[in-house]
Amino acid sequence: MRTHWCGELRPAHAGQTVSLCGWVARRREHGEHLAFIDLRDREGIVQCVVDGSVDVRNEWVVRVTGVVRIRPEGTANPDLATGEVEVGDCTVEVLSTAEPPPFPVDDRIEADEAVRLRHRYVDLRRSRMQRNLRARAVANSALRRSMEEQGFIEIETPMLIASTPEGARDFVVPSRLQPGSFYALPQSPQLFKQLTMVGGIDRYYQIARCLRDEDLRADRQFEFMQLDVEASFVGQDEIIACISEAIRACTRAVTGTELGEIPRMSWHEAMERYGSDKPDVRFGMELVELTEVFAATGFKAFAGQVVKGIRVPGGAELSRKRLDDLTDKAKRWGAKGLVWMRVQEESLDSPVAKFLTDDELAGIRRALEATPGDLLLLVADERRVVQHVLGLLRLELGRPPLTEGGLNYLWVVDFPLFEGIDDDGRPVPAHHPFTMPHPDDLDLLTSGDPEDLLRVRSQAYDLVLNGWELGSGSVRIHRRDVQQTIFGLLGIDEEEARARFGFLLDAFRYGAPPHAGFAFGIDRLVALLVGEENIREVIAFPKTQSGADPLTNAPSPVDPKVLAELGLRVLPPSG
RNA sequence: GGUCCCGUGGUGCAGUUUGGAGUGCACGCCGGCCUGUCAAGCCGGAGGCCGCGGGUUCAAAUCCCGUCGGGACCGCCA
Repeated sequence: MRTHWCGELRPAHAGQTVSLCGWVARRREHGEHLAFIDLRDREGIVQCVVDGSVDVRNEWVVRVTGVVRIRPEGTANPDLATGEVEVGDCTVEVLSTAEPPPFPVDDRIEADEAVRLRHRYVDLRRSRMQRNLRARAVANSALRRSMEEQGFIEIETPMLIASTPEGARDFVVPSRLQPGSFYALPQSPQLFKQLTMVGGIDRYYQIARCLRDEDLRADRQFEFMQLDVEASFVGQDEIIACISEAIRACTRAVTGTELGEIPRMSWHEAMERYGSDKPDVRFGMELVELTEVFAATGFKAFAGQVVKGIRVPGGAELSRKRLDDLTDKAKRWGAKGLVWMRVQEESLDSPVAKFLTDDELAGIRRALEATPGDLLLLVADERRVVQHVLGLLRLELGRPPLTEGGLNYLWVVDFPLFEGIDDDGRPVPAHHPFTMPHPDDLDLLTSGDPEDLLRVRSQAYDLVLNGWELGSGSVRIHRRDVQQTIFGLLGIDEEEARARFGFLLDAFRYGAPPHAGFAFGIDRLVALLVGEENIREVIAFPKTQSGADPLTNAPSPVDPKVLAELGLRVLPPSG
């Protein structure tokens, strides 16, 4: 039907008779003797000239046959890649008529996202989605090539697996052959990829679909894709090197940018300086330690607390209403309060200034390097709360648009093994329970002191890009004694361990190599590479924030017969 | 579970603060004119449950309550 793409025609094609297929992007009629049709396919738009009138409308699907020619002097269109040529003397064959689209197929006009999703097939014609989906294909291809060049073997793992109560909420699939029993959809291929290591694959990778039934966000969908990786006889540094290489290849393929070495930062440093384990290092406003300034303070709110602050350059202009709003937010995020100070030439304008000594006020100015016109924000509490709240305030007040500041990849390393102690006095794992502790910290595991437990570093590491967590990985425990120690600390007894992870523990009895792995989200990576702030823009058919698909109306009720066959009964809505 | 923003012809917006006739802009759509346009131009026309329900009021797009849908975020996401 077709000899060329619309978007590929150039002066070199002049003189050739071509047939093009596509959608009518626009038509310009000049009476019964002349009409222009801008024909669009996935490669671009080209102007077709009809010597006569032609009955087509926008978005009709047509086949056009004509002769490529250089446009007459002065009529080239520099806005089109094909703008130096046109297809002349065209005959037009209508392949499909079309109703007017529900929104313009033109990137210059924003359309409501709900409408775009309901008619996603129209939205996909727009150059934004065409560009994004093709960038995604390029990314997938580059990642596959990089992994294969590094000796990794692609293994597919099942979608219907056993539910494990760890981690996120599972999507669950009822079993017909065993009514009352359920499969889970994989949150990740974690356990299977470790089994491939026991299976001697040595280097596994997969572009894997992962499913987690948690609330959706701009950077989170129920279903998402990960580059999932595991390798044997390697440690943290080798995995980081492999993933860095894949990231470099992917970034190069999508953006043309050549990355250097990806810097590393310890989790501790990230928390202290940025108040986040996924720091956005594109801008300053770092958290500054002020605890010492108030070591002997008489101000009750600060006494005996960890105190940190951030400096918002020029922030003294913020209105009182805005400051109250920030205070409310700080409280919602867990702070007892928020102290703000407007920096003036000689003094600090603040509701609490009168409670502080001159030395303390001077100490704040000095530590935060305050200059007149700045706003200082201070939080006093236990360390985690201070970091968390100031970290969020920093993002709220300073975060640039995602398209600014380049690509700031960052490895965050030396995560703690445990992120806290729960109400039962049990340590809460920061990663999964197969994460290998740092070899230097093994003694701390068995000291019996809960404080020591919280100081245990793990061999877990995250990859962060411009404040988004791209992914995480760890060195896995392959030693039975260490695994038993960890299970013991977590309160998982022999029986429970067997019930939950028995097949993995069994496998480990038959010769488990030391192994380590990583996984990162491809949706997030591609979004950031193409400058989108929302992963829905790089997913062909995403779900809304309420988990619905406006195109297909999923989720939907099923026929009672289907339920009966599965041995299920739906309860009336509670309320 | 929570906080906040949005919902007005097919599309994008203004109007809502301070209630007074569905009032306006641009695009699209339909018809006509037009032989070099390119987001063509000119003339004419059609198109509205102001998301939905309730309340206040002489009077509601506008104020209040609820609800639905969309979005951002906190919690959650080992």
